[in-house]
Amino acid sequence: MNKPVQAATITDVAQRARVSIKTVSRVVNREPGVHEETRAAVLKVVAELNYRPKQSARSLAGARSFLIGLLYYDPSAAFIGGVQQGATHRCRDAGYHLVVESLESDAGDIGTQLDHMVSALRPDGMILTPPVCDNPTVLDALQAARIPCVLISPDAHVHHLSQVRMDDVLAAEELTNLLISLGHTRIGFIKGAADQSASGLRLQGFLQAMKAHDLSVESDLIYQGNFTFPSGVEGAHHLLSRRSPPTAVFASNDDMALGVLSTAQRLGLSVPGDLSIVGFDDSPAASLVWPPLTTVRQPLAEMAAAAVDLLISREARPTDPGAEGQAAPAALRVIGHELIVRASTAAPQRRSVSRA
Amino acid sequence: MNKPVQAATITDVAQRARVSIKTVSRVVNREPGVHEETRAAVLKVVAELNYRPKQSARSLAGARSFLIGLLYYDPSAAFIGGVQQGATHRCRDAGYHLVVESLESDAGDIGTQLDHMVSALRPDGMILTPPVCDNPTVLDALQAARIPCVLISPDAHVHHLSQVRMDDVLAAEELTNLLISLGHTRIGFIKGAADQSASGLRLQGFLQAMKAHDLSVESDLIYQGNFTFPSGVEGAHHLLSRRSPPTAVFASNDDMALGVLSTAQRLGLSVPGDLSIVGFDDSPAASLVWPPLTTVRQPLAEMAAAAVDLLISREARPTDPGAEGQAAPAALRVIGHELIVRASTAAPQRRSVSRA
DNA sequence: CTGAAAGCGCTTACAG
DNA sequence: CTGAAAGCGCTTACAG
Repeated sequence: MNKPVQAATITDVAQRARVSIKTVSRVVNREPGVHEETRAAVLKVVAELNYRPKQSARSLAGARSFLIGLLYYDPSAAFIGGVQQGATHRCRDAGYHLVVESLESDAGDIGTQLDHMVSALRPDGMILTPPVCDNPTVLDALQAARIPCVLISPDAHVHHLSQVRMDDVLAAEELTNLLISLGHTRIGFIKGAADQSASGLRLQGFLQAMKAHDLSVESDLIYQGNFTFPSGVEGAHHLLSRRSPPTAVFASNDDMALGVLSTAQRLGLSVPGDLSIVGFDDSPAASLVWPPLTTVRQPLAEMAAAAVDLLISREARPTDPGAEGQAAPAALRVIGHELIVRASTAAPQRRSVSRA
Repeated sequence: MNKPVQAATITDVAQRARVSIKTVSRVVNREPGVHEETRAAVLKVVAELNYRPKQSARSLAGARSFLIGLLYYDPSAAFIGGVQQGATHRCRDAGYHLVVESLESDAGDIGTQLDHMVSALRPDGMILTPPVCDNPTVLDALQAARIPCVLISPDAHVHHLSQVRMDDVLAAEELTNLLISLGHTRIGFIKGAADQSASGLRLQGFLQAMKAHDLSVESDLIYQGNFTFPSGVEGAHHLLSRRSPPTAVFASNDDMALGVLSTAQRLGLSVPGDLSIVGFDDSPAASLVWPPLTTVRQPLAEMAAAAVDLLISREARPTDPGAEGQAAPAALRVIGHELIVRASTAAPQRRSVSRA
C-alpha cells in the first residue's frame, strides 16, 4: 500500500502539500524566499513520498544536466581508480552523477567517440585524466562544444583550462630529503618518460634537495628511464655497475622502483641494507613486494573531488571564444600529497659491498 | 556560420527535411515503415545538422533512459578496470552511457547511496560486480525499484537474477593440466577465501584434473588461504616445509602466487627450476615480477559487454513480484577465459633440492 | 507510409 | 513569499 508503483512527481508533492509545483521546486533546490513553515511542510511530504526529482526532467527544462563526464584512455591505469572514486563520491554528495567514457586511443575518430557523450548527454562538465588531458584534438572538440573542463595533472603548465594537480617538485624534494636525512650522499636517480612533464618536475625536486644540502650529483648517476619496469631494471644495472655505486636510488615511479628492487636482489644486494630505494605513486604493487617501497601517494581522490567542485561551482567555465576579454582566469588547485615511508629505505651500511 | 551555437533539435531536422518530427523520430530510431526516399532525405539532414537526440528528452518522454549503472565497492579492485572498459565500449556502440557508482561498504546506508542513482537517474539497468553483487540489501533495493540487474560472477549460483561469469572450474583444470603435462605430480594448492565461491570452484577444477590423471592429492598439500599476499607467504611456508615438498604450487589467485614466489626466492629456491607457480587473474603485477606468472586472464571486458547486451535487449528484466508465473527465466552467460603461460612454470628438476 | 496532438516532469521568466 | 503559464525536446498512442 505504502509502496507506490510509480515514483512520486513534483505534482504529487505539490498537491499533497497544498502548494504549487513552483514552491516545491524552490524547496527542493534550496532556493531562498520560502516561508519556513511552507518549507517544512513541503519537506515533510517529500520525505513521505520519497520524492526525488528526475534528472531527465530537470535537464530538459533547465540549464544543468547534473551529469559530469570522466574521460580517460583505455589501458585504465591504476590512476583512474583513485580519481573515479573521489569523483563519484563528490558527485553523489552534490546530487550529480558521473558518466565514464573510455576512449580508444588507436581508433582514429576520437572526435566521434567524444561526440557521442557530448551531444547526447550534454554534461555540465568533463574531467580529463592524463594522457587524454593533453590531447589537443580532444581539448579543441570540448572547447568547441562549450563544455567546461578540468584537467587532472596535465603536462602543459600554462593553459587556459582549469586544472588540478599535486606538487611533484615538492614531493620529490621530500623523498630526497628523507634519503639524505638517513645518511645517503650518493643517490642515483632514474628519470621518467621524457615526454611527460612529471618526469622533469620530479628530477627538479631531487636536484633542489641535493643542492640544498650541498651534495653533488654526478651526471653518471642520473639515468633516463621511461616509467616502465624494464627501464627500472636497466637503470639499476647502469647505476649499480658504477665504480662507486650509489647507496640509494630514487626511481621516478613505482614500476621502475620495482625494477630496481628486483635487479638489486638478483645481484645479491640486500634492500635496504645495501641499497635504499624510493618510488613514486604508491601503486598497489608497492606495498606487496618485499621490502615494501617507500613512495609518495598521489592524492587522486582528493584531486578528483576538487575537479568536481570546480565544475559544479562553475569556476571551470570554458573560455568563451566570443568574449575572451571577460573570461574568468582558469582555476588551478594544488592538492597535498602524502609521503609513505616503508621498509625499502634505511641508513646506508658503513662500507659498500655492492657490485654489479 | 556553419557552426550553430545551439545544438540542432528534432524540429530543426523536420523542418529542413520537410517532414514531421514523428518521421524524424522513426528514422533516428531505426523504426520500420518509412519510405526509403524519406529515410534518406532525413538522414541527409541529420548529417548536415549533426543532429543527435538529447538523452534527457528521450528519457523524459519515453520508457528508456539510455543509462546503465555500474555498481562496485570502494577499494576499486583491478577487477573493475576491465569490466568498466568492456561496458563503456559496448554502451557507446549501442548509444547508451555508463554511470558509475562507487559504494562505501562501511557507510551503513547503502540503501541511501543506491537510492541516489536509482530514483533520480532511473537507469535502464544495473551491472553489479563482486562483492556488491552478493549483497542482499542492494539486491532487494534494486528489485523493489524494478531495475533490471546483471550480476558479474556472483557467489550464489542459483539466482533469480541474470548473471555473467567465466568457468572457474574449467580454468583451474586447464592450469592443473598444464602443470601435469610438464611432469609435475606433487602439486600444492592454496585455496582462496572460504566465503567466496570462486575458491571452491578453483579447488574443484584442480581436484578434477588431478583425479583425471590418477594423481593423489594429500590433504597436507592443500592450504587454506584468503586471496591475500601474506596468506600466499604462509601457504608457501606450509607447503615447502613438508618432508616431501611439492614441485609446483597452484595459488588460487595472483596475489597469493606472488606471496609464494617471494617466499620461494627468499628460501633460495629458483622459480621455475625448483618450483613452478601458477596464479589466477592475470593481475598487473603478474607480468611485472620475475619470473612473470603463468595465470588465467578473466575475460572481464567481454563479460561486461555481455552484461550490457543483456540489459539493452531487455533479457535481464527483473522478475516481477506481481506476476511470478510469467517471468522469463534469468539469463546466464558463461564467457571464455584465456590461459596465459609465462615463465613461472617449467618441467620439474630431476631431484628436489627444496628445503624450508 | 506519414503526421497532429498530448504529455513526460521539471525549470524559466514573469506576475502579483 | 507564492503561483500560473509556457516550454524544454523528445516519444507515445492514435488517426488517417
